[in-house]
Amino acid sequence: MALSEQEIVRRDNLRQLQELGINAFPHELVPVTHLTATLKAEYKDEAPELLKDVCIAGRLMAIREAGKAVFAEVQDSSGRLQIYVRRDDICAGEDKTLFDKVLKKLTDIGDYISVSGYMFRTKMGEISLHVTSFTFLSKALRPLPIVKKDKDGNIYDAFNNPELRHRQRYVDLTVNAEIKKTFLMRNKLIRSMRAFFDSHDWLEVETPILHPVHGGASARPFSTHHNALDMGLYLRIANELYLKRLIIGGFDGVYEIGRMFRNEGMSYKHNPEFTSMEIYVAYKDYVWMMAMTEELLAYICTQLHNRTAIEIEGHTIEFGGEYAKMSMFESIEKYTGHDLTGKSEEELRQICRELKIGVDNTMGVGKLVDEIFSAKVEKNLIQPTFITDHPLEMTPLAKKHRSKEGLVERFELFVLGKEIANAYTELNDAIDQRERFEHQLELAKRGDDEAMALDEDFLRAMEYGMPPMSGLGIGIDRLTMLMSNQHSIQEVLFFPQMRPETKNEVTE
RNA sequence: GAUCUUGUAGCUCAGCCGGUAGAGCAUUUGACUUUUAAUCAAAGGGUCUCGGGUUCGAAUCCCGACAGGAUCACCA
Repeated sequence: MALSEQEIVRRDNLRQLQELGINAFPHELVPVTHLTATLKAEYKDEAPELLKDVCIAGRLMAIREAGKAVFAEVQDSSGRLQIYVRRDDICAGEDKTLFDKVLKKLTDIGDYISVSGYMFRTKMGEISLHVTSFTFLSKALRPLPIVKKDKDGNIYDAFNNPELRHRQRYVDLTVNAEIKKTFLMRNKLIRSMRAFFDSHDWLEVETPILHPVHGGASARPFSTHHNALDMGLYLRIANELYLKRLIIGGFDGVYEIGRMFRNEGMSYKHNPEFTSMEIYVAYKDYVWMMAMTEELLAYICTQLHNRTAIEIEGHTIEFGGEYAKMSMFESIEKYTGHDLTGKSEEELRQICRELKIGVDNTMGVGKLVDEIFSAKVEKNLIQPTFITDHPLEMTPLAKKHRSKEGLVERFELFVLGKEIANAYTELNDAIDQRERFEHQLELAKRGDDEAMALDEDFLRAMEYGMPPMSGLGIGIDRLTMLMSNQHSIQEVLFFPQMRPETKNEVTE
């Protein structure tokens, strides 16, 4: 791959540095005393002497030359600070090489440097570091995109090509300071969720990612192979069946925040690997779980936004208090006028045709109801709403409803038309569970390629006795999108999955 | 997987009624010891994603491939 003019210049600058005896990649510890944000916060005009002998390190992100002085900006993890370098300050004697050559010619934007000196405020009012010495820390061989911002906050030449931003997230993070906030918020969301669960003494656990049987969800898995065992394995599509085994083993509450893998299409809301949180608590039912979910989301939202509500897409979403509750059939009746209670498969198919919803022959009762719900109801559920009591057929791991024939005790939480959480009163009758799995096998024979596989060991575990319990799953990426007002899942993943680059950009 | 759409300099974009490329920033050279989208003067930089086709001639029109985005399908 031929080097661009700017890459050649930078390599040549590196060579010249080395010829001057300057190590462009030194080993020594950098005596950093402050973050730039700390310096700005602690600087006081009336007592500037409190901040002398300070040292910062970071990337050089802007240079403004003014003859025998240079203004530049150094960016560290906390932000940017202007530095002011006067030739006579760093080159006291006759030899002006350090200023004229090393700083002005051989140091490029993107290079890492450390500078020390004292803090002051410029004529223009900017808190700055007056440099008395500077050290080269690392040479950048490629030019960074230069994003400029004026004093009104207008951005010029933004680095905004999504392909480049996602493929080269390191560049994105370097030049687009604000995107870091989303990832910090994601981290805070997970930490606050963990803190909430830990405060209830529920145990965080880790379960296998390599599964001999793919179960716990309806999705197509990735396949892999273990050489020594010479056996096929799947990357997990869900961890539900393992977490339940742990409750069977005697824990009161277990949760796992981890990566799931589904071999399906990609879109602005689907990545092949995504992070889910699943929690199971013994002796609880789905009614209890609804209340717990309300508390959890109110807590998380408060941790992130200092209030229980968020503003998004022109709506104020309120996570405090009790959420609206509707059974799935009630919601369908509300938005389509059709009462599906007791309807046969053929009748449902007819309703789908009336509503102009595409159906095919592999779809059973559960799937047909789900199609109607997805097409007609979901998008209307803006404020947090629990949709409860789904058809038995589409939910093979949930307990039959205590009073409603043909339904299970399940809820899904919808916010802004999107599913955020999914929970059941878990099925703990092993005989019923076996029948449900067998029904899934029939669906699979009919051509439903997402039907669940039968897990013999899971049935065996349940046959030893499983306490009543409720389980909840939350998509962390989706929740982060909601909480951070991001439209695309790629904006909440550091490294979203991309097709391979065709240009041999990476190979040198 | 389907539909629509985009791909031009390191980055952001113009050029697209066909006549072999432009701007701003970045880069190079020079000036400037308080600048901040620094400024001023000058210069260099492109296999116009790739492959075909139409044409005397293609960045531009047509077909295909590759990659991205949006929407849909599926799901979390």
